[in-house]
Amino acid sequence: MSYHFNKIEEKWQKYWAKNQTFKASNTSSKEKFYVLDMFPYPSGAGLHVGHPLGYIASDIYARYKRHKGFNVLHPQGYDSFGLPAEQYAIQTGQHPAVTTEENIKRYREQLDQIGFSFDWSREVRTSDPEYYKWTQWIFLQLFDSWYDNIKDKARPISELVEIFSAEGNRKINAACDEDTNIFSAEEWNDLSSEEKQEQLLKYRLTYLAETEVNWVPELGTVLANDEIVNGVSERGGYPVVRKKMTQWSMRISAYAERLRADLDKIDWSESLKESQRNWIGKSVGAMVEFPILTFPEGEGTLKPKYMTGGNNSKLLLEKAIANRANPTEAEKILWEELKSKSLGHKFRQQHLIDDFIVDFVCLSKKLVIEVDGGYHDNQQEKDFLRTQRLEESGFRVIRFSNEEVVNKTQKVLEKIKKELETVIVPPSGARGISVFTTRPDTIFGVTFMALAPEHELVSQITTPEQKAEVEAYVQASAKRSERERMADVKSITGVFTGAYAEHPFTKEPVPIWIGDYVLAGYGTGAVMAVPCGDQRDYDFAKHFDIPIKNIFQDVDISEEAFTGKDDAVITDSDFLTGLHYKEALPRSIEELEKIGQGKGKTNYRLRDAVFSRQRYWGEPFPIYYKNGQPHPIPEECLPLRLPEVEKYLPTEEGEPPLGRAEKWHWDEENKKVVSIKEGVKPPSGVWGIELNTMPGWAGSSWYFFRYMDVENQERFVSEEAQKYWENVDLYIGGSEHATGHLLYSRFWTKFLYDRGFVTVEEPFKKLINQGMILGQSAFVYRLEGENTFISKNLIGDKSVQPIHADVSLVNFSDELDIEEFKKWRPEFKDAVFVLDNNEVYSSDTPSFGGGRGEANSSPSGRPGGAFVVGREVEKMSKSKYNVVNPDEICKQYGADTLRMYEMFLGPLEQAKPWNTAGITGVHSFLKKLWKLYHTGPEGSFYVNDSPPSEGLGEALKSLHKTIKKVTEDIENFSFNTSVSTFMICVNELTAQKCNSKEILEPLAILIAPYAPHIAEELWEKLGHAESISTATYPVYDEKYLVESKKQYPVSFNGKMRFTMELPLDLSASQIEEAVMGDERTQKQLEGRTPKKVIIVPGKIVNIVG
RNA sequence: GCUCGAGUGGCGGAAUUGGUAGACGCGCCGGAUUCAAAAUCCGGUAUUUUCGGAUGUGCGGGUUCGAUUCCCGCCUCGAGUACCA
Repeated sequence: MSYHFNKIEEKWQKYWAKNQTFKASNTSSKEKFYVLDMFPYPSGAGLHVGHPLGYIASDIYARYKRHKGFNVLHPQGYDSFGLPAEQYAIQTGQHPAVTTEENIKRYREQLDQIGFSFDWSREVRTSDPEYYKWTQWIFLQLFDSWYDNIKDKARPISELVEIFSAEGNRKINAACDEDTNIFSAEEWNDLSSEEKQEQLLKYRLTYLAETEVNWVPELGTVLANDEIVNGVSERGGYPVVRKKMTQWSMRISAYAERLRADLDKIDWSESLKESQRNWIGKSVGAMVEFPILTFPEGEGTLKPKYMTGGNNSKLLLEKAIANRANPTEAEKILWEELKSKSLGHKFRQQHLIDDFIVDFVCLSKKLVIEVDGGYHDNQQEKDFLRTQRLEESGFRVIRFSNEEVVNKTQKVLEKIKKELETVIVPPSGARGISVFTTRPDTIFGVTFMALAPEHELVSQITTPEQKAEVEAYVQASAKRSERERMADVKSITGVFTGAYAEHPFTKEPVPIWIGDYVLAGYGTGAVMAVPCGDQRDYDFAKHFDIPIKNIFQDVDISEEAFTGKDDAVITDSDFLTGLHYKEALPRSIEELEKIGQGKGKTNYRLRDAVFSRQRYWGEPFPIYYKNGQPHPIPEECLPLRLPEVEKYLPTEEGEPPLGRAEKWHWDEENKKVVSIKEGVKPPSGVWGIELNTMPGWAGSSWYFFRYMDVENQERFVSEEAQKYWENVDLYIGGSEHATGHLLYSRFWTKFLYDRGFVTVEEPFKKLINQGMILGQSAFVYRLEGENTFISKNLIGDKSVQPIHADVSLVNFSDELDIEEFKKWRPEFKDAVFVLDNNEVYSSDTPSFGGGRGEANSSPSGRPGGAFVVGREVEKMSKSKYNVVNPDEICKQYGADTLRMYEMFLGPLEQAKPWNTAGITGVHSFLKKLWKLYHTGPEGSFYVNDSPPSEGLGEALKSLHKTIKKVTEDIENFSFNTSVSTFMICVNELTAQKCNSKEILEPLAILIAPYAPHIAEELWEKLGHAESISTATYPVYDEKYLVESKKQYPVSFNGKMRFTMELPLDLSASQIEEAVMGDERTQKQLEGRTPKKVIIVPGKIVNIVG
């Protein structure tokens, strides 16, 4: 009986489905193990042989773990929201749900054919309302949370509200918008509920913000940074432009440090961790504040002065002077104290800042002290406004009442003193330029400042003389797309603003330039340029003839900047002179803090993630807008189902496709979606629902939790189920998700952990990236300008045009089936083909041709030569006609062969080319395996049931060697080598004519994870009623491998010359005696006496002569 | 540019607490079987050679009795990232 793989595979696939063999239980006394694949997006193209590679590896591991007694969760599902289905819908009007359903069906058929041990009862689809209900729910939890930097975790927004109403936000250290103001409890409590919402939105972990986004006009949507590749969209390759839009964002930046630090806790490949680290981009340095100097017209002298706004400054100044002469009692007392410098800082009284006269100010510390009952208006809201404006200008404001000052003077002074000690670097405001630098130690090398063209200060500081030039430059660089800017890294452009900043230490003026080498999106969008220590600054300075100051000791910078740190000694830098980088760095920060113009700071490259997409086929946001403010749709109303639309394009007004949905308003009172006809004003209490949808990564950022408890109606996953399955033990998938899915999933998991919804901080304990399987494209060569094709070996130095030929038209010997090729490309039906023996084949040649790429095709039986194609390894893709379909392979060789061959190709993590020709080796191995169990008459099944271990020495050795190696291989994910091991084992057992059940039964289990169908069939024939997946994995026993002899390699000066069989129990000296006594040794030595003989018993003998 | 990874027969690849380089498979060559082919089975297959041997894991050095494996310096290829201050 021969090996009918098709019949066997169909039989067992049905059996597994019917018996739910791989259904995992959430209540088991067994230890759990969770093996997960990255779920596929069901595209219309179906699977090619590259797709299942990771699935096969994880399936082998899952099956192995079941044999090892684990309760294994091995689910599969579909990431079924996405752009291609929507694009197809736009073109055809076909509802994305329909095409998605069709594609899923096809995927499922293809997956089923390969014999995976998935628990399909737990299937998830991200586009299923029962699933995205919980995606929306998680969104609402994010909306309902803020990030506390002190406790370093996300907390409910209600706790923030409590703090605000008790003590304002002064003491809060939270991840929030940059334009968040400081307010007191009174100020907070006086806000209207809408104003409160506005403030809270600045703290929520998902928030609305006007952001500069990557807009793709062709797709009519925005994309996240990780969806942009080389300045064009990852899908479709469309150009990307920058555009300001109000979008939902995820405050992932709050988690930057934890996402970075916790990489140390997980077992991922170093390269993947590295790309996440790079993406997060931590840099440690300092913020430095450079005050802006202006040069009042007509004045030649250098006179630093804070800019003042408004035309009434002269009037105000007079008023201030008048005020000074008429202090209140409290002011008088306080001024006496402040004037004396007992606090160590200089204060001014009745000082003009912008349009305000403040009571007292310490300019160097940027601290304003206000005393109630002064000459300014005393209304509370005006105070609030004043505070706000002053804070915008970088000042801190503290207030005291008259009574406090008069009666508790010491307490007031203490408070002022404390306030002076705290260092606050003001945000980049009208007063100065904040820069971030990793090298504050080089601050004395600053010779200019550079701002990004988009920097908000540009228009404010530019002098009239420079205005035209600056504006032209800003406009020109705004026009340049991201791609152009990237492509054009080399050319140096910039323009001088005419303005100067003041060096924090030397107090010298530093010219302020604009240059597009400074990125608006990183740091503060401004840099302190140190040409001697930074190559870009150096190039810029050289190009514009800006002086370069060298502050490095004994370093030549005439050719390029000195960017080294380790051997940098600072010179010519005041208090830093003579210090090494390591000492200079902390010292410089210390000094900056002392003068209140700098502060140590860690910066991250990771930006908040834009979460809105102007698409139809995605999760709707559970948000409606009431008076312009976003409000959550109540949890109990979820899911908020995607409405029907007529067209999937944006509306004429440029609104997302959901703008076309008639039924897309929220009735607040009745808590339901209601229909409002276009152009009709909604009645009161009915509000518009968010028109954007969520991005593709929303649903995939938490699906691994849903598998644990897929039917749960009450929660996204029950506490018990999550506690039992914890997180994914083994995750296998492509490395292309390094900075997208894998980062977002970690972010959401940490968030869910913070809020107590799950018990784990990381989603994936171990992660393996499978390498890409590449295609072997086939090329035919057409003579330039002629309709003649020539066989590859005739090319020589002829000029030819290579044309892709479909790989299915080529046989294993790289010969093309010419007739089929002509059918496939009718435009070549009259072409002439010159074969490798120079014979000419044209349409009137009697019928012949190469094979059809089938294993049993024959190149003979036809006249003359063959037409040979060229081969090249390329990415497998439809457009290159090099796609190999797994269905075909399954049909022709079987799923077990496909599974083993994919593993046999090479190391899992490595990219490797697919070559169908090689599959015969694995296929004939399975045939040999089958034969091993079918040694009865006419190939019938036969195993010998004789008493254990009788005369099985060699067979037991083969078996246990295999157990040992294969077990190690699976644990190390070295699946390719275990296939070799099986081949060796079967070859040995065949040679031994082994047909003992004692050997063949465990062998079937060993092979079951790799080739489950044939293993099940053999298992059944061996007399078992239950699936082989319930069988216990064989245990390796050392005793069968104990050897008594060893073929010792005998080396001379490290080169192996011959081997010698010696008993293993010999001592080193006995071995030496035996080796020296051998005539081959004497021959090698040619009479010399060896200087030294190295003996490693059980390993080698090396004779040094 | 930076970061990570990799260079071994005609091809995919194997071997690293340093110890017989090229396992296993493909391909190729020869043989058996066959009218013939497919399938199957057996043998061979790194290079070179004066048949003793010599050489050989990208290149050049080093450590060692011994290096594909460890160290230093290069070269090439692949992946990721990119004016990150």
